[in-house]
Amino acid sequence: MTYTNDDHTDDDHMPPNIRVLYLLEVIARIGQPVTPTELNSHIGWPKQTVHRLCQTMLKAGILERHNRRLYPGRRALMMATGLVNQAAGRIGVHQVLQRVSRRFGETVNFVRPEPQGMIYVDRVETNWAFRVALPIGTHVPFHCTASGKLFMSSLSSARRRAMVEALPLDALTPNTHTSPDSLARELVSIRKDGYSLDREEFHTGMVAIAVPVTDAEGRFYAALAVHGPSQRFSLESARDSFDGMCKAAAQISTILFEKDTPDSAG
Amino acid sequence: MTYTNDDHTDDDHMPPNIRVLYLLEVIARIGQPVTPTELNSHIGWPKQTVHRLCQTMLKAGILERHNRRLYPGRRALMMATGLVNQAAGRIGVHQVLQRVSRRFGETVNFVRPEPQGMIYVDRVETNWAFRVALPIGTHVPFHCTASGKLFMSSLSSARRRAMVEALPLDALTPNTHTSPDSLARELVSIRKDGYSLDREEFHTGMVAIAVPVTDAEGRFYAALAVHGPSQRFSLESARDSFDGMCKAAAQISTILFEKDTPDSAG
DNA sequence: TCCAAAATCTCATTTTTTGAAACTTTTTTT
DNA sequence: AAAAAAAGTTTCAAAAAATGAGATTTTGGA
Repeated sequence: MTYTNDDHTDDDHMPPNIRVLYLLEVIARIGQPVTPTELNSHIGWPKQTVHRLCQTMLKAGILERHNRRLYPGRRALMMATGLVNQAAGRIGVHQVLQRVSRRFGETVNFVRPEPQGMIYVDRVETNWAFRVALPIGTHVPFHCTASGKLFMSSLSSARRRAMVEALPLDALTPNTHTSPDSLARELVSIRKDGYSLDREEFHTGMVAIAVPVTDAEGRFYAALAVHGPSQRFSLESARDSFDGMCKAAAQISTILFEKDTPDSAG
Repeated sequence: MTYTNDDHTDDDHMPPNIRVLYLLEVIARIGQPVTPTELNSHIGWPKQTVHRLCQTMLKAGILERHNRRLYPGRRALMMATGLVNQAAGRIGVHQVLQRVSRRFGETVNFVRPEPQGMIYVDRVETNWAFRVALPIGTHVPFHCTASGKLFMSSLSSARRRAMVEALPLDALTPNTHTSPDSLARELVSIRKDGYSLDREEFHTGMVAIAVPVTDAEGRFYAALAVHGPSQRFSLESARDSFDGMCKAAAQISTILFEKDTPDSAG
Protein backbone atom coordinates (compact mmCIF):
# COMPACT_ATOMS: atom_id res chain seq x y z
CA MET A 1 0.00 0.00 0.00
CA THR A 2 1.36 3.35 -0.92
CA TYR A 3 0.22 4.90 2.30
CA THR A 4 1.96 3.11 5.12
CA ASN A 5 5.04 5.10 4.37
CA ASP A 6 7.26 5.26 7.38
CA ASP A 7 9.25 8.30 6.43
CA HIS A 8 12.42 9.18 8.24
CA THR A 9 13.90 5.70 7.94
CA ASP A 10 17.43 4.95 9.02
CA ASP A 11 18.91 4.55 5.58
CA ASP A 12 17.17 7.50 4.04
CA HIS A 13 20.19 9.74 4.38
CA MET A 14 21.01 10.76 7.90
CA PRO A 15 22.72 14.09 8.53
CA PRO A 16 25.98 13.78 10.47
CA ASN A 17 24.38 15.44 13.51
CA ILE A 18 21.85 12.71 13.79
CA ARG A 19 24.39 9.97 13.36
CA VAL A 20 25.65 10.58 16.87
CA LEU A 21 22.17 10.23 18.23
CA TYR A 22 21.56 7.16 16.16
CA LEU A 23 24.66 5.61 17.64
CA LEU A 24 23.37 6.30 21.13
CA GLU A 25 20.04 4.86 20.09
CA VAL A 26 21.60 1.64 18.89
CA ILE A 27 23.61 1.37 22.08
CA ALA A 28 20.40 1.85 24.04
CA ARG A 29 18.58 -0.75 21.97
CA ILE A 30 21.29 -3.38 22.30
CA GLY A 31 20.93 -3.01 26.03
CA GLN A 32 24.40 -4.07 27.03
CA PRO A 33 27.92 -2.72 26.74
CA VAL A 34 29.37 -3.08 23.26
CA THR A 35 32.68 -2.60 21.53
CA PRO A 36 32.89 -0.21 18.60
CA THR A 37 33.31 -3.17 16.28
CA GLU A 38 30.13 -4.81 17.55
CA LEU A 39 28.33 -1.54 16.98
CA ASN A 40 29.74 -1.56 13.51
CA SER A 41 28.15 -4.94 12.87
CA HIS A 42 24.74 -3.52 13.79
CA ILE A 43 25.13 -0.42 11.70
CA GLY A 44 27.39 -1.17 8.80
CA TRP A 45 29.14 2.15 8.47
CA PRO A 46 32.83 2.33 7.61
CA LYS A 47 34.73 1.34 10.72
CA GLN A 48 36.71 4.56 10.84
CA THR A 49 33.51 6.50 10.98
CA VAL A 50 32.13 4.50 13.88
CA HIS A 51 35.41 4.75 15.73
CA ARG A 52 35.64 8.47 15.22
CA LEU A 53 32.11 9.09 16.38
CA CYS A 54 32.70 6.96 19.47
CA GLN A 55 35.82 8.97 20.19
CA THR A 56 33.85 12.17 19.92
CA MET A 57 31.28 10.94 22.38
CA LEU A 58 33.91 9.62 24.75
CA LYS A 59 35.67 12.98 24.74
CA ALA A 60 32.36 14.67 25.44
CA GLY A 61 31.68 12.39 28.39
CA ILE A 62 28.55 10.96 26.86
CA LEU A 63 30.06 7.50 26.67
CA GLU A 64 32.55 5.86 28.97
CA ARG A 65 34.82 2.98 28.18
CA HIS A 66 35.69 0.12 30.51
CA ASN A 67 37.48 -2.94 29.24
CA ARG A 68 37.21 -1.85 25.62
CA ARG A 69 33.45 -1.63 25.98
CA LEU A 70 31.24 1.42 25.70
CA TYR A 71 28.80 2.39 28.44
CA PRO A 72 26.46 5.34 28.63
CA GLY A 73 28.33 7.92 30.67
CA ARG A 74 27.14 10.26 33.39
CA ARG A 75 26.16 12.86 30.88
CA ALA A 76 24.00 10.41 28.97
CA LEU A 77 22.44 9.21 32.19
CA MET A 78 21.57 12.67 33.38
CA MET A 79 20.07 13.49 30.03
CA ALA A 80 18.13 10.26 29.95
CA THR A 81 16.76 10.76 33.46
CA GLY A 82 15.61 14.24 32.59
CA LEU A 83 13.91 13.07 29.42
CA VAL A 84 12.19 10.15 31.09
CA ASN A 85 11.01 12.40 33.86
CA GLN A 86 9.70 15.03 31.53
CA ALA A 87 7.80 12.34 29.74
CA ALA A 88 6.58 10.58 32.86
CA GLY A 89 3.17 11.57 31.54
CA ARG A 90 3.52 8.97 28.85
CA ILE A 91 3.52 6.24 31.44
CA GLY A 92 0.18 7.50 32.65
CA VAL A 93 -1.14 7.80 29.11
CA HIS A 94 -0.21 4.22 28.39
CA GLN A 95 -2.06 3.11 31.50
CA VAL A 96 -5.17 4.93 30.34
CA LEU A 97 -4.93 3.24 26.94
CA GLN A 98 -4.70 -0.12 28.66
CA ARG A 99 -7.75 0.62 30.69
CA VAL A 100 -9.76 1.62 27.64
CA SER A 101 -8.63 -1.45 25.78
CA ARG A 102 -9.61 -3.68 28.67
CA ARG A 103 -12.98 -2.07 28.94
CA PHE A 104 -13.98 -2.34 25.30
CA GLY A 105 -11.96 -5.38 24.42
CA GLU A 106 -10.53 -3.77 21.30
CA THR A 107 -7.30 -2.20 20.12
CA VAL A 108 -6.70 1.36 21.29
CA ASN A 109 -4.50 3.87 19.52
CA PHE A 110 -3.07 7.24 20.37
CA VAL A 111 -2.59 9.20 17.18
CA ARG A 112 -1.07 12.59 16.40
CA PRO A 113 -1.07 14.70 13.28
CA GLU A 114 2.12 15.19 11.30
CA PRO A 115 2.67 16.69 7.88
CA GLN A 116 2.96 13.25 6.26
CA GLY A 117 -0.23 11.97 7.84
CA MET A 118 -1.56 10.85 11.16
CA ILE A 119 1.07 8.93 13.11
CA TYR A 120 0.47 6.12 15.59
CA VAL A 121 2.25 7.20 18.76
CA ASP A 122 1.17 4.55 21.24
CA ARG A 123 -1.10 1.53 21.22
CA VAL A 124 -2.52 -1.25 23.33
CA GLU A 125 -3.63 -4.29 21.41
CA THR A 126 -6.14 -6.96 22.23
CA ASN A 127 -5.29 -10.59 22.00
CA TRP A 128 -7.85 -11.18 19.31
CA ALA A 129 -6.68 -12.76 16.12
CA PHE A 130 -7.91 -9.83 14.07
CA ARG A 131 -5.41 -7.06 14.40
CA VAL A 132 -4.38 -4.07 12.41
CA ALA A 133 -0.90 -4.62 11.12
CA LEU A 134 0.24 -1.02 11.41
CA PRO A 135 3.28 -0.72 13.61
CA ILE A 136 3.75 2.21 15.92
CA GLY A 137 5.35 5.06 14.00
CA THR A 138 3.31 4.43 10.87
CA HIS A 139 1.68 7.30 9.02
CA VAL A 140 -1.87 6.84 7.78
CA PRO A 141 -3.93 9.10 5.51
CA PHE A 142 -6.11 11.91 6.76
CA HIS A 143 -9.16 11.40 4.64
CA CYS A 144 -10.09 7.80 5.44
CA THR A 145 -9.29 7.37 9.12
CA ALA A 146 -11.31 8.31 12.16
CA SER A 147 -8.37 10.14 13.69
CA GLY A 148 -7.44 11.96 10.48
CA LYS A 149 -10.95 13.22 9.93
CA LEU A 150 -11.18 14.21 13.57
CA PHE A 151 -8.01 16.25 13.25
CA MET A 152 -9.20 18.03 10.13
CA SER A 153 -12.52 18.79 11.80
CA SER A 154 -10.61 20.68 14.48
CA LEU A 155 -9.09 23.10 11.97
CA SER A 156 -10.49 26.52 11.20
CA SER A 157 -12.88 26.46 8.27
CA ALA A 158 -10.41 28.11 5.89
CA ARG A 159 -7.68 25.63 6.64
CA ARG A 160 -10.10 22.77 6.64
CA ARG A 161 -11.25 23.66 3.18
CA ALA A 162 -7.73 24.13 1.88
CA MET A 163 -6.67 20.79 3.27
CA VAL A 164 -9.67 18.88 1.96
CA GLU A 165 -9.03 20.26 -1.47
CA ALA A 166 -5.33 19.51 -1.37
CA LEU A 167 -5.64 15.89 -0.27
CA PRO A 168 -5.45 13.04 -2.76
CA LEU A 169 -8.72 11.29 -2.03
CA ASP A 170 -7.65 7.78 -2.97
CA ALA A 171 -10.37 5.18 -2.60
CA LEU A 172 -8.96 2.52 -0.33
CA THR A 173 -12.32 0.81 0.08
CA PRO A 174 -15.74 1.31 -1.49
CA ASN A 175 -16.64 3.48 1.51
CA THR A 176 -13.78 5.94 1.26
CA HIS A 177 -14.67 9.58 0.65
CA THR A 178 -13.55 10.46 -2.85
CA SER A 179 -15.24 13.83 -3.21
CA PRO A 180 -14.04 16.92 -1.35
CA ASP A 181 -17.65 17.94 -0.79
CA SER A 182 -18.80 14.80 0.96
CA LEU A 183 -15.65 14.78 3.07
CA ALA A 184 -16.09 18.43 4.00
CA ARG A 185 -19.68 17.77 4.92
CA GLU A 186 -18.70 14.96 7.23
CA LEU A 187 -16.07 17.11 8.89
CA VAL A 188 -18.75 19.59 9.83
CA SER A 189 -20.85 16.95 11.51
CA ILE A 190 -17.82 15.48 13.26
CA ARG A 191 -17.14 18.90 14.66
CA LYS A 192 -20.69 19.04 15.93
CA ASP A 193 -20.78 15.51 17.36
CA GLY A 194 -17.39 15.56 19.03
CA TYR A 195 -16.40 12.17 17.64
CA SER A 196 -15.35 10.69 14.34
CA LEU A 197 -16.20 7.30 12.85
CA ASP A 198 -14.34 5.21 10.32
CA ARG A 199 -17.07 3.28 8.48
CA GLU A 200 -14.75 0.76 6.84
CA GLU A 201 -13.16 3.58 4.88
CA PHE A 202 -9.57 2.50 5.37
CA HIS A 203 -9.76 -1.27 5.49
CA THR A 204 -12.83 -3.26 4.62
CA GLY A 205 -14.18 -4.93 7.72
CA MET A 206 -12.59 -2.50 10.13
CA VAL A 207 -14.41 0.29 11.93
CA ALA A 208 -13.14 2.84 14.40
CA ILE A 209 -14.19 5.71 16.60
CA ALA A 210 -11.94 8.59 17.61
CA VAL A 211 -12.34 11.36 20.15
CA PRO A 212 -10.05 14.35 20.61
CA VAL A 213 -7.51 14.86 23.37
CA THR A 214 -7.08 18.58 23.82
CA ASP A 215 -4.43 20.64 25.52
CA ALA A 216 -4.93 23.00 28.43
CA GLU A 217 -6.34 25.61 26.10
CA GLY A 218 -8.71 23.30 24.35
CA ARG A 219 -6.65 22.90 21.20
CA PHE A 220 -6.45 19.58 19.42
CA TYR A 221 -3.46 17.56 20.57
CA ALA A 222 -4.13 13.97 19.60
CA ALA A 223 -6.84 11.47 18.84
CA LEU A 224 -7.78 8.57 21.07
CA ALA A 225 -9.15 5.85 18.83
CA VAL A 226 -10.65 2.39 19.25
CA HIS A 227 -10.43 0.00 16.30
CA GLY A 228 -12.21 -3.27 15.75
CA PRO A 229 -13.60 -5.63 13.12
CA SER A 230 -17.12 -4.69 12.09
CA GLN A 231 -18.43 -8.14 12.99
CA ARG A 232 -18.00 -7.66 16.70
CA PHE A 233 -17.38 -3.89 16.90
CA SER A 234 -20.36 -2.35 15.11
CA LEU A 235 -20.86 1.33 14.52
CA GLU A 236 -23.47 1.24 17.27
CA SER A 237 -21.10 -0.25 19.79
CA ALA A 238 -18.57 2.32 18.70
CA ARG A 239 -21.01 5.10 19.44
CA ASP A 240 -21.86 3.49 22.77
CA SER A 241 -18.25 3.77 23.78
CA PHE A 242 -18.32 7.53 23.28
CA ASP A 243 -18.87 8.53 26.89
CA GLY A 244 -16.19 6.24 28.22
CA MET A 245 -13.71 7.45 25.65
CA CYS A 246 -14.37 11.09 26.45
CA LYS A 247 -13.61 10.40 30.06
CA ALA A 248 -10.37 8.70 29.10
CA ALA A 249 -9.46 11.58 26.79
CA ALA A 250 -10.02 14.02 29.63
CA GLN A 251 -7.77 11.97 31.89
CA ILE A 252 -5.03 11.97 29.30
CA SER A 253 -5.37 15.70 28.90
CA THR A 254 -5.00 16.10 32.64
CA ILE A 255 -1.93 13.90 32.76
CA LEU A 256 -0.22 15.73 29.95
CA PHE A 257 -1.22 19.32 30.47
CA GLU A 258 -2.53 20.02 33.93
CA LYS A 259 -0.39 22.45 35.86
CA ASP A 260 1.13 21.09 39.00
CA THR A 261 -0.70 22.22 42.10
CA PRO A 262 1.75 22.61 44.99
CA ASP A 263 0.71 19.32 46.55
CA SER A 264 -1.79 19.40 49.31
CA ALA A 265 -3.44 16.28 50.61
CA GLY A 266 -5.65 14.82 47.96
CA MET B 1 52.05 29.50 27.43
CA THR B 2 50.01 26.81 29.04
CA TYR B 3 47.38 28.87 30.73
CA THR B 4 44.12 27.40 29.55
CA ASN B 5 45.17 23.89 30.30
CA ASP B 6 41.61 22.77 30.90
CA ASP B 7 41.52 20.62 27.84
CA HIS B 8 38.09 19.52 26.76
CA THR B 9 35.58 21.62 28.60
CA ASP B 10 32.06 22.14 27.31
CA ASP B 11 32.52 25.71 26.25
CA ASP B 12 35.93 25.29 24.76
CA HIS B 13 34.74 23.97 21.45
CA MET B 14 31.85 21.73 20.69
CA PRO B 15 31.83 19.83 17.41
CA PRO B 16 28.60 20.24 15.47
CA ASN B 17 27.50 16.68 16.06
CA ILE B 18 27.67 17.14 19.81
CA ARG B 19 25.61 20.27 19.58
CA VAL B 20 22.53 18.22 18.87
CA LEU B 21 23.11 16.19 21.99
CA TYR B 22 23.76 19.30 24.00
CA LEU B 23 20.43 20.65 22.86
CA LEU B 24 18.68 17.50 24.05
CA GLU B 25 20.60 17.78 27.27
CA VAL B 26 19.39 21.31 27.87
CA ILE B 27 15.83 20.31 27.08
CA ALA B 28 16.13 17.47 29.57
CA ARG B 29 17.56 19.78 32.20
CA ILE B 30 14.86 22.41 31.80
CA GLY B 31 12.37 19.65 32.39
CA GLN B 32 9.43 21.17 30.59
CA PRO B 33 8.41 21.98 27.04
CA VAL B 34 10.25 24.97 25.58
CA THR B 35 10.12 27.09 22.46
CA PRO B 36 13.23 27.34 20.30
CA THR B 37 13.60 30.93 21.39
CA GLU B 38 13.57 29.97 25.06
CA LEU B 39 16.22 27.38 24.33
CA ASN B 40 18.18 30.11 22.67
CA SER B 41 18.10 32.13 25.86
CA HIS B 42 19.64 29.23 27.77
CA ILE B 43 22.30 28.58 25.17
CA GLY B 44 23.11 31.81 23.41
CA TRP B 45 23.83 30.46 19.97
CA PRO B 46 22.74 32.37 16.86
CA LYS B 47 19.02 31.88 16.53
CA GLN B 48 19.20 30.38 13.08
CA THR B 49 21.49 27.71 14.39
CA VAL B 50 19.13 26.73 17.17
CA HIS B 51 16.20 26.71 14.81
CA ARG B 52 17.99 24.60 12.27
CA LEU B 53 19.08 22.07 14.83
CA CYS B 54 15.57 21.84 16.22
CA GLN B 55 14.25 21.25 12.73
CA THR B 56 16.72 18.48 12.22
CA MET B 57 15.62 16.78 15.41
CA LEU B 58 11.96 17.26 14.62
CA LYS B 59 12.43 15.68 11.21
CA ALA B 60 14.22 12.79 12.83
CA GLY B 61 11.39 12.25 15.29
CA ILE B 62 13.58 12.93 18.28
CA LEU B 63 11.56 15.97 19.23
CA GLU B 64 7.88 16.66 18.77
CA ARG B 65 6.22 20.00 18.54
CA HIS B 66 2.88 21.09 19.82
CA ASN B 67 1.74 24.64 20.05
CA ARG B 68 5.20 26.00 19.24
CA ARG B 69 6.77 24.03 22.05
CA LEU B 70 9.26 21.21 21.82
CA TYR B 71 8.68 17.92 23.59
CA PRO B 72 10.93 14.87 23.73
CA GLY B 73 9.65 12.61 20.99
CA ARG B 74 9.03 8.93 21.06
CA ARG B 75 12.51 8.24 19.75
CA ALA B 76 14.11 10.26 22.52
CA LEU B 77 12.15 8.37 25.14
CA MET B 78 12.97 4.95 23.80
CA MET B 79 16.60 5.94 23.73
CA ALA B 80 16.47 7.36 27.22
CA THR B 81 14.81 4.29 28.66
CA GLY B 82 17.38 2.05 27.06
CA LEU B 83 20.33 4.11 28.23
CA VAL B 84 19.13 4.36 31.77
CA ASN B 85 19.22 0.60 32.21
CA GLN B 86 22.85 0.11 31.32
CA ALA B 87 24.62 3.08 32.78
CA ALA B 88 28.30 2.89 33.43
CA GLY B 89 27.73 2.68 37.17
CA ARG B 90 25.86 -0.61 37.05
CA ILE B 91 28.65 -2.63 38.56
CA GLY B 92 28.97 -0.27 41.46
CA VAL B 93 25.24 -0.28 41.95
CA HIS B 94 25.20 -4.05 42.06
CA GLN B 95 27.80 -4.02 44.78
CA VAL B 96 25.70 -1.69 46.88
CA LEU B 97 22.75 -4.04 46.40
CA GLN B 98 24.92 -6.91 47.61
CA ARG B 99 25.91 -5.03 50.70
CA VAL B 100 22.33 -4.14 51.51
CA SER B 101 21.27 -7.72 50.99
CA ARG B 102 24.02 -9.01 53.26
CA ARG B 103 23.17 -6.52 55.92
CA PHE B 104 19.46 -7.25 56.10
CA GLY B 105 19.59 -10.82 54.93
CA GLU B 106 16.83 -10.32 52.41
CA THR B 107 16.38 -9.94 48.68
CA VAL B 108 17.17 -6.50 47.28
CA ASN B 109 15.76 -5.10 44.06
CA PHE B 110 16.52 -2.13 41.86
CA VAL B 111 13.34 -1.10 40.08
CA ARG B 112 12.48 1.51 37.44
CA PRO B 113 9.24 2.82 35.96
CA GLU B 114 8.23 1.98 32.40
CA PRO B 115 4.91 2.44 30.63
CA GLN B 116 3.88 -1.20 31.15
CA GLY B 117 4.71 -1.20 34.85
CA MET B 118 7.66 -1.16 37.18
CA ILE B 119 10.55 -3.20 35.83
CA TYR B 120 13.14 -5.13 37.83
CA VAL B 121 16.48 -3.91 36.56
CA ASP B 122 18.85 -5.59 38.99
CA ARG B 123 18.61 -7.85 42.02
CA VAL B 124 20.59 -9.64 44.66
CA GLU B 125 18.86 -12.62 46.19
CA THR B 126 19.30 -14.31 49.52
CA ASN B 127 19.87 -17.99 49.80
CA TRP B 128 16.73 -18.50 51.76
CA ALA B 129 14.23 -20.96 50.44
CA PHE B 130 11.52 -18.31 50.23
CA ARG B 131 12.13 -16.30 47.12
CA VAL B 132 10.10 -14.20 44.78
CA ALA B 133 9.92 -15.87 41.42
CA LEU B 134 10.10 -12.71 39.35
CA PRO B 135 13.02 -12.75 36.92
CA ILE B 136 14.91 -9.60 36.10
CA GLY B 137 13.13 -7.74 33.34
CA THR B 138 9.68 -8.52 34.70
CA HIS B 139 7.05 -5.80 34.86
CA VAL B 140 4.97 -5.58 38.02
CA PRO B 141 1.91 -3.42 38.71
CA PHE B 142 2.11 0.08 40.11
CA HIS B 143 -0.66 -0.08 42.69
CA CYS B 144 0.39 -3.02 44.83
CA THR B 145 4.15 -2.80 45.03
CA ALA B 146 6.33 -0.69 47.26
CA SER B 147 8.33 0.57 44.29
CA GLY B 148 5.29 1.32 42.14
CA LYS B 149 3.62 3.33 44.87
CA LEU B 150 6.89 5.12 45.51
CA PHE B 151 7.17 6.11 41.88
CA MET B 152 3.62 7.40 41.74
CA SER B 153 4.19 9.39 44.90
CA SER B 154 6.98 11.22 43.07
CA LEU B 155 4.65 12.51 40.35
CA SER B 156 3.00 15.91 40.35
CA SER B 157 -0.39 15.86 42.01
CA ALA B 158 -2.31 16.15 38.75
CA ARG B 159 -0.53 13.24 37.17
CA ARG B 160 -0.71 11.24 40.32
CA ARG B 161 -4.44 11.63 40.55
CA ALA B 162 -5.01 10.81 36.89
CA MET B 163 -2.80 7.76 37.12
CA VAL B 164 -4.48 6.44 40.25
CA GLU B 165 -7.80 6.77 38.50
CA ALA B 166 -6.61 5.06 35.35
CA LEU B 167 -5.06 2.04 37.02
CA PRO B 168 -6.94 -1.24 37.22
CA LEU B 169 -6.88 -1.81 40.96
CA ASP B 170 -6.95 -5.58 40.83
CA ALA B 171 -6.97 -7.19 44.24
CA LEU B 172 -4.04 -9.57 44.25
CA THR B 173 -4.31 -10.16 47.99
CA PRO B 174 -6.80 -9.13 50.67
CA ASN B 175 -4.53 -6.19 51.45
CA THR B 176 -4.33 -4.69 47.96
CA HIS B 177 -5.68 -1.17 47.53
CA THR B 178 -8.85 -1.42 45.49
CA SER B 179 -10.12 2.11 45.91
CA PRO B 180 -8.49 5.08 44.21
CA ASP B 181 -9.05 7.14 47.32
CA SER B 182 -7.23 4.91 49.76
CA LEU B 183 -4.39 4.52 47.28
CA ALA B 184 -4.17 8.26 46.70
CA ARG B 185 -4.14 8.84 50.43
CA GLU B 186 -1.27 6.43 50.90
CA LEU B 187 0.71 8.11 48.12
CA VAL B 188 0.53 11.38 49.99
CA SER B 189 1.90 9.85 53.16
CA ILE B 190 4.61 8.03 51.19
CA ARG B 191 5.65 11.37 49.77
CA LYS B 192 5.83 12.75 53.28
CA ASP B 193 7.64 9.77 54.84
CA GLY B 194 10.15 9.22 52.07
CA TYR B 195 9.57 5.48 51.96
CA SER B 196 6.94 3.10 50.71
CA LEU B 197 5.75 -0.18 52.25
CA ASP B 198 4.19 -3.21 50.64
CA ARG B 199 1.98 -4.68 53.36
CA GLU B 200 1.41 -8.05 51.69
CA GLU B 201 -0.42 -6.26 48.90
CA PHE B 202 1.21 -8.13 46.02
CA HIS B 203 1.81 -11.60 47.42
CA THR B 204 0.39 -12.83 50.70
CA GLY B 205 3.19 -13.36 53.15
CA MET B 206 5.58 -10.97 51.43
CA VAL B 207 6.36 -7.46 52.63
CA ALA B 208 8.71 -4.87 51.20
CA ILE B 209 10.09 -1.40 51.73
CA ALA B 210 11.27 0.91 48.98
CA VAL B 211 13.18 4.19 49.05
CA PRO B 212 13.90 6.49 46.10
CA VAL B 213 17.19 6.88 44.27
CA THR B 214 17.33 10.37 42.80
CA ASP B 215 19.61 11.97 40.25
CA ALA B 216 21.90 14.93 40.79
CA GLU B 217 18.95 17.29 40.53
CA GLY B 218 16.70 15.35 42.87
CA ARG B 219 14.54 13.76 40.21
CA PHE B 220 13.21 10.26 40.73
CA TYR B 221 15.46 7.73 39.03
CA ALA B 222 14.70 4.34 40.54
CA ALA B 223 13.48 2.55 43.63
CA LEU B 224 15.70 0.53 45.92
CA ALA B 225 13.58 -2.14 47.57
CA VAL B 226 14.03 -4.91 50.11
CA HIS B 227 11.62 -7.84 50.01
CA GLY B 228 11.08 -10.56 52.56
CA PRO B 229 8.56 -13.00 54.00
CA SER B 230 6.48 -11.41 56.74
CA GLN B 231 7.46 -14.10 59.22
CA ARG B 232 11.02 -12.96 59.45
CA PHE B 233 10.83 -9.54 57.79
CA SER B 234 8.10 -7.71 59.66
CA LEU B 235 6.85 -4.24 58.85
CA GLU B 236 8.73 -3.04 61.91
CA SER B 237 12.00 -4.51 60.73
CA ALA B 238 11.31 -3.01 57.35
CA ARG B 239 10.91 0.41 58.90
CA ASP B 240 14.05 -0.15 60.95
CA SER B 241 15.99 -0.64 57.76
CA PHE B 242 14.96 2.81 56.52
CA ASP B 243 18.09 4.67 57.57
CA GLY B 244 20.40 2.07 56.14
CA MET B 245 18.52 2.02 52.88
CA CYS B 246 18.61 5.77 52.54
CA LYS B 247 22.34 5.67 52.91
CA ALA B 248 22.57 3.00 50.25
CA ALA B 249 20.29 4.99 47.95
CA ALA B 250 22.51 8.01 48.39
CA GLN B 251 25.56 5.92 47.57
CA ILE B 252 23.93 4.66 44.41
CA SER B 253 23.03 8.19 43.44
CA THR B 254 26.64 9.21 43.92
CA ILE B 255 27.95 6.30 41.89
CA LEU B 256 25.64 7.02 39.00
CA PHE B 257 25.47 10.77 38.88
CA GLU B 258 28.15 12.47 40.91
CA LYS B 259 31.21 13.89 39.23
CA ASP B 260 34.51 12.48 40.46
CA THR B 261 34.60 12.86 44.21
CA PRO B 262 38.27 13.23 45.19
CA ASP B 263 38.10 10.36 47.67
CA SER B 264 36.32 11.92 50.57
CA ALA B 265 35.09 9.61 53.30
CA GLY B 266 31.35 9.82 52.73
C1' DT C 1 -7.46 45.24 11.63
C1' DC C 2 -2.55 46.15 12.61
C1' DC C 3 1.88 45.35 15.06
C1' DA C 4 5.79 43.17 17.22
C1' DA C 5 7.96 38.95 18.02
C1' DA C 6 9.07 34.57 16.34
C1' DA C 7 10.10 31.57 12.75
C1' DT C 8 11.74 30.62 8.10
C1' DC C 9 14.35 31.19 3.85
C1' DT C 10 18.56 32.21 1.00
C1' DC C 11 23.30 31.86 0.18
C1' DA C 12 28.46 32.49 0.18
C1' DT C 13 31.90 31.15 3.35
C1' DT C 14 34.06 28.35 6.64
C1' DT C 15 34.45 24.28 8.99
C1' DT C 16 33.70 19.56 9.61
C1' DT C 17 33.02 15.10 8.30
C1' DT C 18 34.14 11.45 5.52
C1' DG C 19 36.35 7.10 4.33
C1' DA C 20 40.24 4.65 1.93
C1' DA C 21 44.73 3.03 2.87
C1' DA C 22 48.51 2.18 5.57
C1' DC C 23 50.01 1.36 10.12
C1' DT C 24 50.11 -0.08 15.18
C1' DT C 25 48.36 -2.48 18.96
C1' DT C 26 45.89 -6.16 21.13
C1' DT C 27 44.03 -10.71 21.25
C1' DT C 28 43.72 -15.38 19.75
C1' DT C 29 45.55 -19.46 17.80
C1' DT C 30 49.04 -22.77 16.94
C1' DA D 1 56.43 -18.27 22.66
C1' DA D 2 55.69 -17.08 17.87
C1' DA D 3 52.46 -16.33 14.21
C1' DA D 4 48.10 -14.93 12.61
C1' DA D 5 44.00 -12.46 12.96
C1' DA D 6 41.28 -8.99 14.67
C1' DA D 7 40.67 -4.48 16.55
C1' DG D 8 41.92 0.08 16.82
C1' DT D 9 44.56 4.37 15.19
C1' DT D 10 46.66 7.87 12.17
C1' DT D 11 46.94 10.50 7.85
C1' DC D 12 44.97 13.23 4.29
C1' DA D 13 42.54 15.25 0.21
C1' DA D 14 37.85 15.42 -1.45
C1' DA D 15 33.11 16.12 -0.49
C1' DA D 16 29.52 17.52 2.29
C1' DA D 17 27.54 19.91 5.89
C1' DA D 18 27.11 23.47 9.25
C1' DT D 19 27.28 28.21 9.93
C1' DG D 20 25.22 32.73 10.62
C1' DA D 21 24.01 37.42 8.59
C1' DG D 22 20.32 39.58 6.48
C1' DA D 23 15.89 39.61 4.23
C1' DT D 24 11.30 37.77 4.29
C1' DT D 25 7.28 35.55 5.94
C1' DT D 26 4.29 33.81 9.44
C1' DT D 27 2.11 33.94 13.83
C1' DG D 28 -0.42 35.43 17.93
C1' DG D 29 -2.06 39.11 20.48
C1' DA D 30 -4.02 43.96 21.06
